[in-house]
Amino acid sequence: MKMTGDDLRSKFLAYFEQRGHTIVKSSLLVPDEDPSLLFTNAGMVQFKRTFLGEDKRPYVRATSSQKCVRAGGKHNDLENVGHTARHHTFFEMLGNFSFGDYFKDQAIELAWDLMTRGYRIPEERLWVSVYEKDDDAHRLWASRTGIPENRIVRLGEKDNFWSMGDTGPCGPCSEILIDQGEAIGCGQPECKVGCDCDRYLELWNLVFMEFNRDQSGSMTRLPKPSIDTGLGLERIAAVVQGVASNYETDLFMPIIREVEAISGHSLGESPEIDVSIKVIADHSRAVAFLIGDGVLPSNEGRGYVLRRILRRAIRYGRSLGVTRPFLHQAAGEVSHVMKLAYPELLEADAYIKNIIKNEEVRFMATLDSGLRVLEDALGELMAMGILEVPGHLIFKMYDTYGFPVDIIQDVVRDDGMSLDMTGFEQAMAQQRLRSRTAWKGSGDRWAIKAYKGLSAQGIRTAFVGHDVTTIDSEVLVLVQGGKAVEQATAGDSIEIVVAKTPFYGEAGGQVGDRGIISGQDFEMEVSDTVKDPNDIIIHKGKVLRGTILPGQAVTLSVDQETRMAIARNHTSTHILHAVLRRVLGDHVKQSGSLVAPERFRFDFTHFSGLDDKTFQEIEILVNDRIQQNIPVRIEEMDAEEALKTGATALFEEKYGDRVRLVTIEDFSKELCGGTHTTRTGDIGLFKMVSEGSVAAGVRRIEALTGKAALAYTQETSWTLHTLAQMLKTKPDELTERLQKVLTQLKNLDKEVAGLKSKTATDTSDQLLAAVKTVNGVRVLAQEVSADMPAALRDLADHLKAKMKSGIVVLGSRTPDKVLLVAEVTKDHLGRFHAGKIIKQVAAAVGGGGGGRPDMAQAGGTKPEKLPEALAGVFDMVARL
RNA sequence: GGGGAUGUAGCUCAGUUGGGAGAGCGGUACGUUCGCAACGUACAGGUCAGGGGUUCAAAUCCCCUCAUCUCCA
Repeated sequence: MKMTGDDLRSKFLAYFEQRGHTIVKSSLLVPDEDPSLLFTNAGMVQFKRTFLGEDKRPYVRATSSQKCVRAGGKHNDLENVGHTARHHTFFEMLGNFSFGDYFKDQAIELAWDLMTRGYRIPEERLWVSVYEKDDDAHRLWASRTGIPENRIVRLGEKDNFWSMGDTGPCGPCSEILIDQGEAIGCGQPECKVGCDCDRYLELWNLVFMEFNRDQSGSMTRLPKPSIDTGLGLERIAAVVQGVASNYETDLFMPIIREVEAISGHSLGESPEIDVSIKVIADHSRAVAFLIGDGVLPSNEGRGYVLRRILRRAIRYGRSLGVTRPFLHQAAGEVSHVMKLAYPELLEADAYIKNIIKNEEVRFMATLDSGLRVLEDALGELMAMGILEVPGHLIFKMYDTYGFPVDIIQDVVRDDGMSLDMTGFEQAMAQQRLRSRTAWKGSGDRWAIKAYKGLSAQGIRTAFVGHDVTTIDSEVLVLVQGGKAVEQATAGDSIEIVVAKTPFYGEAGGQVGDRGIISGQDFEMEVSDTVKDPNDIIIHKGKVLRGTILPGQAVTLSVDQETRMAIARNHTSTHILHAVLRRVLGDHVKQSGSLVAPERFRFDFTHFSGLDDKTFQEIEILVNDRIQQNIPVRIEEMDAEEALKTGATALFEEKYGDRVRLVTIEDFSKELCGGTHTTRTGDIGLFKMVSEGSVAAGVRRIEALTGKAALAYTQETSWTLHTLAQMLKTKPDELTERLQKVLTQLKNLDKEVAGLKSKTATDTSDQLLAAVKTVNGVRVLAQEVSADMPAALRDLADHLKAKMKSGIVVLGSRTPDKVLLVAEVTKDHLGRFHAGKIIKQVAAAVGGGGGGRPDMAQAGGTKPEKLPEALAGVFDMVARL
């Protein structure tokens, strides 16, 4: 029986656990606190700070199986996927790590032992590469493993020297490769280790971190060299299971079978079909895991990469002839394949499918609307007899409408047209250039040296705020303007770190505490409290009086009032979360929150707005729980243990090994480091203020509790009361009354409009008396009273109709402006032009205007000139 | 972070050089009909995304903001 992917993974972890390594859970695909990285793309990502010495962990040896995504950013394998046997957007990296503990010798021994005895890979097929200047490694491989020296190959910096970035830890590395035999690979006689082809396949990379490179590029030896290794699970599975490509392993085959069932095509039919099937299988995995880790399709950043992967898969689906949404189905299979190692994926199955399906439908819409634009443009080209689609058009379709080039190709093929791909590439190159030059790079928000120094010494601030709100401690560091300082005096804005504090540092959506820090002849007002990535709690505020020095004894007191308000809101989010899941369904997941003293915000995944009835139901259910006055139980326990209880853990939260489990009877169980009330009754009152959308598939509820909720209801009821008084009725009859008033108002409006038109008619009858005949043309030029251009126009329309034949020019004055309108009846259109007439009249009142031959409008700024201007109309007509 | 596009009735969208805010579908009422479908007639429904500016006059031109789509990084 061959080892399955699951076997290989658990065997790896067990092997290193038996040898003193702590098994560390895979971190999320979204690296927190690392803006330089789009996705977790290697096993060492979650240990980066540890390697840099900025973080200390309770163990010096670790092992993990890490989910990784490579798509977008520096390592971009996206376009290769499907065409090779090894490239994936999503993969798992097995690794063992030593933080200043064992080094090269043991790393080599362990890796070789697991490969040959654990995984039983024949020694004679294995090769090893080392960095050309790393004699140590060369010697160790030969002496500790017994591999013949002719199968140890020295390679240059490009292949076998590793670094984290331009600066920082780096060192030589060493790879274990397998010779897959002449049948696989390029077949060239000069083929050897280091060749780009697949014959010598890199399996396991061992990185020996032993130097630190500084800004100038010079390298110094690290005091405690470390080990970071990575073994791709899919590769080792292919080797152990004796198949030619990763896709043929048990990690992929069930997904491929599903794709075959969906499309009606099967692997091996033709190279093109193989590529399509493989791309879909690969992308299904990436998509399922990314969404499972909280990424949502969007038009920027991580969400955008996800969208691109999704759409690429959909396009390959179309090339297999599948035009209906299908990807969610393939992704569902991923959850089943991975259920042993990642049970949470199966739990989120419905949610993941829903998101994918949504996006599939959206993409269809994009294609449809793009197709219309494209066909219009193509029609124009054809009309001009042009048979090559210009590059700028292809670019525009792609850039503006997101219309894939290969689909343009499909559309055009039937018309016998070709594509100017050179022009397209040029346009793309220009766009890249523009973007690159505008890129400024991302800043590190926690760059302050003083804090890094503290964490490097393993110092953490002890948070004691769950038990007390006042405590004595001692000042560790004072920071002003981003630099550590030796003292601060009244008026200074400072940041302060102490050994232990009752102040809660902003985390998990809960805002930082406010309060007072005081000492002998010293007082400081804390306006905000934050936490750095290494759990150092930083108090920000202003010195009110006196002087403070590092080392000084201080008393820290959290403001009770705001702390209680925060607790009420935080406990409410947990109740709300549970109620939402009950009312709306299990697909509801928290996707962000803000817990402040004044109010709180709760974002969650859901696809439609809440109707009024549901809105009220939720409010009632939350208040029911509050009135039951249930105790809020908080226990501290191991993370593993807590997750076993089925507690809700959040996507974007980083949990330590010890976590706090917040339980409210049997209906809410969440991992949460925040501060809570002791009983639900402490919340008092819960009131939802609004519900709306923040992004596709994400809704937001804003709510109030306690005093704020009461104040809100008082205010609204007061408003109702006042309104009722104004309408001379009772609040509960307000709706009915207002309805009546509105109907009445509408009727009045109609009546007014009727009267106005009657008045206008009456006026117009009087005005008609002023008609003069000039050269046989009936001309009316009169000042009237109209406050709006539209009213003036209506009157002119009316007069024109009555006159049947002739010219009407009307003017009206407001204190600082003149309104003018001119109309010409149809029978005079050949001779007179309303626009031309109005221009001359308007000029006389200091304005301008224009319009159509039969109707024109104008205005001016000299009201006093209006009579004169109107009088001039008759002369003007006479001259024309 | 940079570029392109879009935002007009409940929905899908027209709107020409700046000069009467429209169509189709949907809705309501009435009519033809035993009834439905269908058709006919009428009506309702709009801060033209929001804010500023230019102009006598802005859905239309300019600037800013927001939202959505899309490409690049």
